[in-house]
Parts: sequence; structure tokens; C-alpha cells
Amino acid sequence: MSTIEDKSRGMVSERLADELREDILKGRRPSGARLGEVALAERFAVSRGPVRAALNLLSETGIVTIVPNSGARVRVMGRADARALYQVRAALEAEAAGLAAARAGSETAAQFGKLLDQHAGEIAAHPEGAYLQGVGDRDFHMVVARMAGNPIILRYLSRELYPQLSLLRLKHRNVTGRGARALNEHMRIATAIADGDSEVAGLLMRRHIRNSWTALEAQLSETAEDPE
Amino acid sequence: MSTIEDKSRGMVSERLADELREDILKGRRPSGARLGEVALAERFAVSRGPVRAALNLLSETGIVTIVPNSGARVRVMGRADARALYQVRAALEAEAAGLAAARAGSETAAQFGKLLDQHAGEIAAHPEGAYLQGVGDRDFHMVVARMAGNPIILRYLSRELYPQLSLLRLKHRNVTGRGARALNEHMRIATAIADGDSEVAGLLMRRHIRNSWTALEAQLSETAEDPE
DNA sequence: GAGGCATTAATTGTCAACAATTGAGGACAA
DNA sequence: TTGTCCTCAATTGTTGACAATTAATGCCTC
Repeated sequence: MSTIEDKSRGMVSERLADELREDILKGRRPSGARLGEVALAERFAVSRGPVRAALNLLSETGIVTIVPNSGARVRVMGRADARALYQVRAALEAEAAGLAAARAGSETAAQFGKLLDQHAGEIAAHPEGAYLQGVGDRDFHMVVARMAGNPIILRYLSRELYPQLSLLRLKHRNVTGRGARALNEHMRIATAIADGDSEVAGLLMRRHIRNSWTALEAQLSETAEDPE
Repeated sequence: MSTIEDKSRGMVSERLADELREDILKGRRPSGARLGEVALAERFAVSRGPVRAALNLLSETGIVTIVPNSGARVRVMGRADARALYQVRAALEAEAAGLAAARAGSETAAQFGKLLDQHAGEIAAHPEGAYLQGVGDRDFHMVVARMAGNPIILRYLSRELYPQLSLLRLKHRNVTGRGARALNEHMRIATAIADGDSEVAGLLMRRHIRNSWTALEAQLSETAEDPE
């Protein structure tokens, strides 16, 4: 079917990276799968140059690991990786929440209200756990990250940590009905940000992510494959 | 002279990246300088393939900016970039200090003592400000980052934030005798870490970096080139 | 039969030529 | 003189062939 498909704007290597990222994050090409350059080049009807560039791009985001002279594979996320990920996430998102609070304006509360109402509707429609894994939860966190006004934080979160999170969640689909609790925590964070209370916003965000980690860790324990 | 020089192990692209990074961080190839692929390829007697790979590597670290179809340049760090950098640094290093404290053992205090004694000696030898810019200050922060045991934090700090810091400091050489004060702050942080006091360690580290930013910001104001 | 070593097929790293895009410079018209 | 358009040189993006490294296969020795 699709050789490289639709949008012909931009560099081939970036379109390739987009395709591959979607493949990986959608569950095709499972963790550990080889990503041979020749195979990919044939699959997308393109030479090996752009393929290499695309693989390098994806290795930056952390969803692909490249070992020199051996090749690229879809990253396998272990328990230690997940823990490290959530630690960094807690630090960066707490900072982001604090910065966002410091920059909050008079219209901030209304914006958050609209967004969270929408999320509440989605949760009501899908009562059991569709919230956390979809784009819903990330939306809130992305909004906060953008509000922080720090391009480095935004880049780390959107380009590296969140893709890795998606990869991590591929195997632990049902994030047991934490949706309602998460939404509640989001609302409290939003209030603190809108109030301009940096300290509380950062604290609540940190706690929120810690709770998220606790829930995920329990799941990791259930489906325990390997001790480490 | 040197074509690619000495160590012939490893990939050409990585050796190239090392050479270029050193060139940039040593002050040759000033901010904004073009990094044409053909020129670099001839300069290092190598083809354009590895040059492209090396430039991509350096753009990941943030000391080179690449605009598609236009080329690569040494990054120009503005005031906003510096502020964002120090914000992220504060968040990540505070987290690292806290994690390090949580993992501290009985030998930690002795290790820090040895390191900081050495730093004190260096400061005594070079009373005016050689401390902060050299490898000395970074050494302490690197030790803390390693102690944290979080590979993501370590990678961000060593591979991205610190190179950018070096680039930023290229134009503001003399970090007015903050050496002694910085060392004092380091000692207090080390004590907190060795005591296993995560909260205080994180707090002190955050304050330490905030102080560092204040000092740098003053210098940026003095040599104010552009309003932004 | 098991372990170690040379050989070989497969894959990645590098090269040099080709295609496409960009930005500058100049000519021309208003 | 100024603004616009066109042309062209320079640079990046892509391609396919060549070299080097790796990992597995089979053979030989113990």
C-alpha cells in the first residue's frame, strides 16, 4: 500500500520518522523488534540515507535504541527505565506547573475550566480508564508545559518523555479507573496555577505524578515478567 | 593540520562530533558561525555523510542549530535561552541532589570531603574566579548527578545542559570571585546529601543554582548587547 | 559430544555523484 | 530610485555502490 503516503511537504527523513513513530506507538513493531535499514528502505521505497536519519531522530526521543555496527531496535522499557522516567517527569512537570502559575493571567482559570469540563465529559462517556492513556491526560500536561514558557522543558516533555511514556503504556493498557481521581487532581492543580500559587502548583503536580507512578508500578508488579 | 587525528577507534561521525564540539567550546568557531558540510568534509578529509551525522549529534546537545535546506550554525545563546537553561538546571539538579541523598552511604561524606578539599586547593591557587568556569564546579555537579542513579537526568545534564552552559559562558569569562562562595555552598549541599536529607539537599542545590544564575544574569546585563 | 576457531553471509558505516531547494545578485519596469 | 521578478551559483537532501564490521555457521580438535 502506502509507499510514503500523503503529505509530500518536508524532508523525507522526517516523514519517515513520523511513520515509524506511529508504527511503534500504535503497537506494530513491538519492543525489541529489529529495525534493519535495508528492510525499512525497501518498505518505504527510499534509500538508506533518510532511513538512517529517521532512526537517529527516533533514538533521540528514546523509543529506539541504536547500537553501533549492530543496528536499531525498538526500545525495551524495563522497570528501572520507568522509574527513572517518572522521576524526571515529576521534577520537570512540577517546575513547569510552578512557572505556569507565575505566568498565569486573568483568563487562565476560564481556559482550564473549559478544558477540564471537556475531559470530564470524556470520562463520563468512557467510565473505565480511557482517560489516562489517550490524548486526554496528556492534553492537560501539555497545556501546563506550554504555559510554563520554557522551551527546553516543553521539548523534553513533548519530544522525549511523553513518547517514552506511550511506549511504556503499550503493554499496560487498562490504567484502572484512575481517570476520575486524576481529573480531580488536575482540577486542583489548575486552580493553584490560576491563583498564581507557584509553590502549591508545583507540589500538587509532583504529588499527582507520584500517584500516577504508584498506580503504574502496581501494574508493573502484576504483569511481572522479569525481576529487574 | 590534523586530518582526523589520533584515536582511530569508533565511528568517524563521533570523532568528528568530538572535534567540532571541542572547537566550538574552545571558542574557535564563534556563535553564529556557519558550519557548511562541504567545508567540514574537506577540513577533516572525510565525506559528507559522517559530517551530517556529526552535525545532527551536536544539534541534539543544543550547541548547533540546524535549519532544513539552509545549513548548520553554531548556536547563538540569548538571554531567554540562558534563563530557560538555568530553570531546567535548577529543577533537574535539585531532583538529583534529593535522589543522591536518598542513596547516600556511609562512605559518601569521605568522598565529598576529598573532592571538595581538592577544589579548595584549586581556588587557593587561582583566587579569582577560575573555579566556576573550569572543570572544577562541574565536577561536583557531575558527581551529584551520578550519585542520583538516574540515567535520564545524567544524560540531560552531561550531554545537553552542560555543553550549552559552556557555550553560554564563552563570552562571560570572569565569573567574579564567586568561587569561594560556590565552594561553601557545595560543602553544605554535600553535608546534606551525606546526611541522607533529601529535602534539604534539594533545597540547597536549587538555591545554589539560583545564586549562580543571579551572578550570571548580572554579567549578562553588563555586557548587554541586545534588549532580548 | 562439547568447545573453540576460522570462514562467510548479512548488516552497518562510508563514499562520491545526482537532484532539489535556497538565497543572492542583477536586470527591468514603474 | 525603488520594488519585483528572474536567473544562477552555492548548498543541502537523496541515491546507489563500495568498504568494514559483526554475528552466526560449520568445521576441526580435544
